[in-house]
Amino acid sequence: MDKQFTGNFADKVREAVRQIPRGKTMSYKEVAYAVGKPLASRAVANVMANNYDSTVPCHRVIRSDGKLGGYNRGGIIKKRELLLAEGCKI
DNA sequence: ATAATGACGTGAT
DNA sequence: AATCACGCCATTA
Repeated sequence: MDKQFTGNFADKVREAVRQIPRGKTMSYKEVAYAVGKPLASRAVANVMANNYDSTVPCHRVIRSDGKLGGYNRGGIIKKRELLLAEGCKI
């Protein structure tokens, strides 16, 4: 395994994202707030970008502006499809 | 310790 | 509405 994000922060982020119920979405800012760092939206995004864990529905994390942001598992297109398939309004 | 990076956010233009 | 500039944060080199 490649080195994952070393740090407590990343773990918390992954854990929080893992709790996002199906059909729901959370903005990076919301996740950051959930882990206790409402201003760390940037860092959250970094964690997502380096996170390849299938148990973490990183596709449910989108921007606050309503944009999708990015996806490292097939591109934003795949991400949009997944969200739509879950019934998320984007 | 300093600089650079990036799936961000908000306010200004 | 779209774009630009600045701020914020954790991690890496």
